[in-house]
Amino acid sequence: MATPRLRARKLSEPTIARLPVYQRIAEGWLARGQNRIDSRQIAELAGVTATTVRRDLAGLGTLGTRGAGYDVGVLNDRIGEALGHDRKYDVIVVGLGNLGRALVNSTNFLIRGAQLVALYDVDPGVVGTEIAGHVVRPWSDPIVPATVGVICVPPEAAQEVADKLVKAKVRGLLNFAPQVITTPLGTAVHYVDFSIELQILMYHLNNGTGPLGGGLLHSLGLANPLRGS
Amino acid sequence: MATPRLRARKLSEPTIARLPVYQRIAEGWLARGQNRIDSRQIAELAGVTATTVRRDLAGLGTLGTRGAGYDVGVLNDRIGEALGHDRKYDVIVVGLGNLGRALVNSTNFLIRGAQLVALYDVDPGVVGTEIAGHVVRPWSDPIVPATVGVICVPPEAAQEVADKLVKAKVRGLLNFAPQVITTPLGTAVHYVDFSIELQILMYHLNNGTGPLGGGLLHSLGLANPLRGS
DNA sequence: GGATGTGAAGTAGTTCACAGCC
DNA sequence: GGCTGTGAACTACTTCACATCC
Repeated sequence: MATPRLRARKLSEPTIARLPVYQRIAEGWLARGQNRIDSRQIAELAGVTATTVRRDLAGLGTLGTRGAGYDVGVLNDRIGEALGHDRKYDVIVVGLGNLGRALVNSTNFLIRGAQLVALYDVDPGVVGTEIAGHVVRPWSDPIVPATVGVICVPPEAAQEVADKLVKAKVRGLLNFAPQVITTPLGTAVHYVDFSIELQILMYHLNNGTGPLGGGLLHSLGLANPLRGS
Repeated sequence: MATPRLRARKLSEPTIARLPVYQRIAEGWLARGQNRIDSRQIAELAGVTATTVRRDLAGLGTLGTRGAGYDVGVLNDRIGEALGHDRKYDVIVVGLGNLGRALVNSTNFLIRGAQLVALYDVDPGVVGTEIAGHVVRPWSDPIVPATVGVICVPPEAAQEVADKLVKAKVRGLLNFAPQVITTPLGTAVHYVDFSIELQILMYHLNNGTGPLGGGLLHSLGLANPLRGS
């Protein structure tokens, strides 16, 4: 209201990874009818310190009230703005095996500005069927205009898929294939690799932070809240 | 050979997240019959700087050869040791919707010391069927002894699943439900949230590192290699 | 009183630059 | 010559401690 289109610049990478977590927490409180939260409560749920929460949120402009914490609705909105949720992102998914289906059928994957515009697969048994309201197109078809491409194909096909998507001017790739792909400058690639996540967890179970340690953690920035009472 | 059981201590969190990536790169080269690699090549594929690669690997003890780079096989082995792959981890998966199926059927998820020991679901249509060589057990059954539990249930069920797993002495949870869960001290939790990964990608497409920027990035530590030639 | 927002201090991670070894 | 491994410099992030405002 006070800041019509002031997009707070330069959020740090760790902050960017934590904001969606705070937003998820805010949504949870909204759904339960709570509409005030303070930095300590967020911190406990997110598994970080209260100071970190305040620092992160301060980067979005003034949105808390001294003495009274944050309004959950405002928090939710502001984080959304900061993450660019006011824009629309056209998303296409390539590969509709179990993983691709899990994604497009999830009520939680495509939210906040992201909308599904097309599905592609090579399997003739899948092409032409309807999934999540979209008829699956053959991979040999031209790629419809889109901002983000989600790659859910076997690793050996990932690079080929990436190449075609890049050629079709898709600007961001979310790669679920356990395969490093190369793209020209100007294309953002983000990897999600289940096996790596499992390996990180296993490491913590042995060494370091884990055995019966306090507060796991990690990149996503969370873990192991609730310390006793 | 020289260091029989010297587990290099205290790897930093970012390093731990990058090691599996290097290992994946090493596996790829091994599969293609290449058996030498240098830090610059790894760096380019992983999307980080060569210095970072060398620093990370130096933490595992001496494993490169000055002037000649790294032996891909040794690299692979040493990273495996460092991540604790010589131990065995019994893994159970709860929830066999599309996501759970995608995980257990993937040849790339359960590798390196992780072995599936049981599957659970609440759906009577799924219980009793065989998936990936295991008969799905009803959720009401006792939990078989395991080290890691993978949660692939809807968000509203995630906390309940976590509680039962913790009670059954499962030490690590990999939570795919978009839901913050609370656990007592001593239980490691690692979150994987597709929607958050998508949001991070969308952020980069607008602001910061992305628009036509060099080298995306992120927690997992990679992206956008291959800079031109 | 109570919780935010922030300068200042501390810590962790990355990058530089080069010595050391093959 | 080439590339690793590493002290030293730098940068980024987190935490402390408290002034500030409701």
